[in-house]
Amino acid sequence: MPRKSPTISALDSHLGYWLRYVSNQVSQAFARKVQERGVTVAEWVVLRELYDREIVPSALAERLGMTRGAISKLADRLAAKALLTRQAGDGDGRFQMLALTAKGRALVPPLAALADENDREFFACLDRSAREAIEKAMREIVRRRRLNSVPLD
Amino acid sequence: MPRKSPTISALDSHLGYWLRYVSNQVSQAFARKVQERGVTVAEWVVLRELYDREIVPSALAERLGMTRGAISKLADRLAAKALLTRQAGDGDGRFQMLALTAKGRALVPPLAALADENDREFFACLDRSAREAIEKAMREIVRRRRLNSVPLD
DNA sequence: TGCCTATTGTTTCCTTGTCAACTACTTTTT
DNA sequence: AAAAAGTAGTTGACAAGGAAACAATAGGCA
Repeated sequence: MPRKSPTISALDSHLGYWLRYVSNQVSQAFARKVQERGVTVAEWVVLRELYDREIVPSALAERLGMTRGAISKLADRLAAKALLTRQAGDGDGRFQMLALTAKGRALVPPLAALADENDREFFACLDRSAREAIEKAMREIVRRRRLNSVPLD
Repeated sequence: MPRKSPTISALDSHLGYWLRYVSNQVSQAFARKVQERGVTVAEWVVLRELYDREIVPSALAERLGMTRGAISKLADRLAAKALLTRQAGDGDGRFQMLALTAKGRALVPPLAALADENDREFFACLDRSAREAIEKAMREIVRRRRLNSVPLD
């Protein structure tokens, strides 16, 4: 006769659960929006990152919290779409530099507009102070995470 | 000579970006924790959901924001680990009832403790009011989402 | 009753990520 | 200088989810 114990915490008592659920919804909705432009969410992130500055794959992996393998394949796909180029060697032959093509660069502004729209669609129901509080909290978590993870290396 | 335009919004100006980033970190950390108990994050969610009440796959898919196909395969994996059973037919032969085995049920309390620990690890740096504000915001977004999606069906 | 439609769960194909092994190159050590 | 160790990027095996087609069952309606 199974009986619910009050000591077992509920799924929705964890912020991690809420973040995962909402984040999935937001990302899926955004994925549908950018799909007609021929890119995925991960690809948009890379394009936007490369819009401001060229960057080396491993640094990009670090920034985005992905593995080098994932970045390598992402770069493959973006290169196959002619949105990005790999320029090898700036002295050290191991490194390569990722840079947008003109086509990739031209794609960023409309994608940014879609990102704005998607964010508005989901978060406009919150007032400004709530949105700022969430962003501040997320930044704080990332900051703490960095502090805790560096010594472990 | 590419020049940054001020009209292109930054990645980190979108709450969706922060949620996705932090959510991935939280989930990956939790995945490592539950890995030694032989389950994944998605499997934990199903186990916890079934701890309180038996449920039909399609209802579970709806609750968790996943497809029926994904739930079907998840149930396969959990059944292969003898953590869950499928009992067919309660009158309507199309439905099946998912229920935990004793082994599955026994797994929930320690997993819940790991979930608590993981949540604390990430969110303890926020004060109570900030955590409550985030949860409230997430609930509000989900509520709005439900309202907006129902009429479209 | 018999056909048509809707729904449930399953399956197949595709995508995309991690992990770990591998190659190539650089730096350090001896 | 030669060997060892470390680092960057790639690749292959595997895991897991979405989309869409499918089979089985139920219900509506002539």
